[in-house]
Amino acid sequence: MTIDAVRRMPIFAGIADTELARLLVGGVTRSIARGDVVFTHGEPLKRFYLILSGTIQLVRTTPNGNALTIAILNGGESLGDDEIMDACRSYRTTAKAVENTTILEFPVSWLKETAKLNTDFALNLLASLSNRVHLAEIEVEHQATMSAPQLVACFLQRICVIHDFDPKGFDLPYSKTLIASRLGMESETFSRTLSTLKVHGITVKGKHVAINDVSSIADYVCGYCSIAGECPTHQSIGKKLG
Amino acid sequence: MTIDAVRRMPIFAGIADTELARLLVGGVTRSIARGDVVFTHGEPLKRFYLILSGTIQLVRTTPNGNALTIAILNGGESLGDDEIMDACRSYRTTAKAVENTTILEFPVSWLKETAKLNTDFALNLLASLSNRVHLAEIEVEHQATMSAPQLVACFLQRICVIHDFDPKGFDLPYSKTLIASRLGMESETFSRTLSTLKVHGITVKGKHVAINDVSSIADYVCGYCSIAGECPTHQSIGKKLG
DNA sequence: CGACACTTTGAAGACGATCAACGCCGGTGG
DNA sequence: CCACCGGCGTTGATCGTCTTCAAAGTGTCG
Repeated sequence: MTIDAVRRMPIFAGIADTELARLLVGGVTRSIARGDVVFTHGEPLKRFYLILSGTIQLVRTTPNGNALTIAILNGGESLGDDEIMDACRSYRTTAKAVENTTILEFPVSWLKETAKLNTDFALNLLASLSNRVHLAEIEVEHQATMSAPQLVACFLQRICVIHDFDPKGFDLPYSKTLIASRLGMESETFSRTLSTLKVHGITVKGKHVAINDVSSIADYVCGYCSIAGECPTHQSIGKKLG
Repeated sequence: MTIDAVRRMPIFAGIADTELARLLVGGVTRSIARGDVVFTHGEPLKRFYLILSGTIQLVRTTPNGNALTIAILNGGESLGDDEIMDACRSYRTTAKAVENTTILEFPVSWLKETAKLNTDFALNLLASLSNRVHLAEIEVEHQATMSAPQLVACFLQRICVIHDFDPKGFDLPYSKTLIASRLGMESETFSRTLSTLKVHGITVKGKHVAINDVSSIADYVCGYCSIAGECPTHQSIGKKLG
């Protein structure tokens, strides 16, 4: 909400407070109600956003009516920054609020100007985009090579790390429908998969999840782990489970 | 081969020839034999490359021995630029020469310094990465929502546009095994799929492909097309087929 | 000519999507 | 206060698609 939350965002790393304060005057705070749409896929690109609080879902809709959730973004993440430098001048996804959300809105020119004038900011943006390419590549690898149980187990472990949950007992932060869409599977498949994970030490009852054992799902390993030390998720989950 | 080929690369767009010449003195030309590996997944990141001629395959290998081809790169494309700004200090894929290839090799520091000192270059890099995120998102969408025939038809149309082939008759630029790996499917599935495409106006015999009709595969539409005007591939293929 | 990688084809099986039905809960309106 | 509705989640049965295993055919390069 305050400048503090913004300062912790990776794209502002290493930028002096005075400079940051000067940059942020261009931003307008907006409240988005649950279910409302921030921008629509194909719409001309006009604004760039920082999420202050809440959750935003990025969706791509295919001609056949198939909807796929590309990302679920929380406070501290940015929206539209990856599209703004691209040649195509329209949003590549639809951004919809999963819950009541507050965002900071900037005109596109702000981002372009800032990147042009502030080298640190441009380098932060480069690092952020680079990381996003990495995650997208891993996403492709997951979709192509992992089974539904593997995808779900990987997802559960990841949210533990991201949200700093205790793996031995936590609640799902999103609806099961949303998670299924994020993992590119039908909600029926997701539901059935949760049952099968019991055998592997992951118990789910309602929204409550308990991960008791990761060793028994050793073969359910995400693409990050294909190289030792590459995977922050499994390093952290390993520590947490002791 | 010459500076001319390099000048046409998108990341050097708008950079003066004198400046470009100055930049390129840091580069060393290397020849890579067919099958040789430029760098390996997980290896510490030391160099960045420009492909002058030939073809490079980026591969990710999963623990189960499953290999997935992330990208097939040709002359004029760059290698390792998306990894270089990322927090992880190692290559995210293995780069292998599909055929005899010549590359221009730079130390990582060169790219970082250049991005820091030359704003135009940094912005080009941003645009390039942004575009790559876009392509990766579409890749995920394809994998999640399209059937094998759709993926193959989409791929065939795309290489027509990229390589400026005549859709009514051209040869596959890569082996069928490589294409199958690029599309995330088994070579058996790819082979079978080619037969089924005959019904939709696409004939494949050996390496030779003929696309006679796109209207009959109207429902085989790639994710680019979910929004009118978004898809360069199908706009171009439409023009070429008249 | 022979080794070897690439390609094709067949048959079986696994997996996820789809269609359908039902239970559950929160909200709305009579 | 209760009845109704709609969104969500679960479960069952079926179907189509892709993978897997197996074998044979094709091509190329030494």
